[in-house]
Amino acid sequence: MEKDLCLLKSLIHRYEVANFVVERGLHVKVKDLMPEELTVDQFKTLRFLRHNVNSTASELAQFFCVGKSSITAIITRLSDKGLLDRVPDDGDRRVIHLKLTEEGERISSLLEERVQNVLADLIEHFDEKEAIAFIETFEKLAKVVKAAL
Amino acid sequence: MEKDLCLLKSLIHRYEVANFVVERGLHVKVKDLMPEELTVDQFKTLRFLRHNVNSTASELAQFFCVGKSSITAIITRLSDKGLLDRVPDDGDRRVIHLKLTEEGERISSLLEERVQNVLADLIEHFDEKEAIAFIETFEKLAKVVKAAL
DNA sequence: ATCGAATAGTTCAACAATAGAATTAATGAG
DNA sequence: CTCATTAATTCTATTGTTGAACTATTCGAT
Repeated sequence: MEKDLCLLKSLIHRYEVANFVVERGLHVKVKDLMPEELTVDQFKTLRFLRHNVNSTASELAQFFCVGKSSITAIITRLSDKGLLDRVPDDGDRRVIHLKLTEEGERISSLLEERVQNVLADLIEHFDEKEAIAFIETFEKLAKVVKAAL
Repeated sequence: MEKDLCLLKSLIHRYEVANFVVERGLHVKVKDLMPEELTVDQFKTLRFLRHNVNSTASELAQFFCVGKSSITAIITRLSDKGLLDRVPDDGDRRVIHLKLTEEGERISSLLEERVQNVLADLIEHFDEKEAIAFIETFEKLAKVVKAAL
């Protein structure tokens, strides 16, 4: 009991430390990849829209766990930059679909590739077996986290 | 070659997805634990100062990978709330040490415990062996990320 | 010992992200 | 038809962030 509790606390602390370093470090590395005119959050929005065609502001808000007014702000900035268009739905005139422009597609896919290259460089420090085991546990964790929301 | 590249890309994609869910989900869960008057970033600053007594603004800036003016802003807010004090160094009058007040200590340790409880609930979904293997790889990753900055 | 470079911290202006309340417009259920 | 609901926007305020300019202090090379 005593020992288990101690182990648990130790694991939690180690997780907190490692998580902080990875999160902060990756954020900085991704930020360095961004062109002058794009923030990391804006890139993540473009990336989501590239892989979820015809999404709406509400879907983005749910995915990113923020209020809809945040999404309005961010898509307005992206629209002003000419990276996406607001396309009204034919059936329900309340809903607005978000569609990347050609330039939005281009820049998003370019940046996605760059980010993947950064991650590839990191993953190559691990042997295949360890990487797979890690990601499998990570996915379980993601599932547990999602369920706990 | 072809197969390895494909595996790598698949692993990267799985990592990106899982990482997003975990990061966003944990942020929301931690935010829910915060009292009215404290943001998550402010809590993280208090937590750092509790475990790194006598730190300075420069050390905080380096740790959080942000500019010093961001740190000035955040510690001014925490100081205004009475959660920390600026204590000038005796030797070098340029440096200001940051010291939690009693209330800062109290609230930080309280919140730290709550956050750890959230993490404990998550970790208990995994058997000991898997959790340890996961965290060991995670720490390796943190080391690689840190080295790549 | 002094003068210029470097360092620690702050200030200021600008911008991005966010929350939350109020608003508009359209849909849907009784 | 009316009223509640839904999708999106607007507006205000706050927080975090950057980068440049600034103050005060210390350090180092001559």
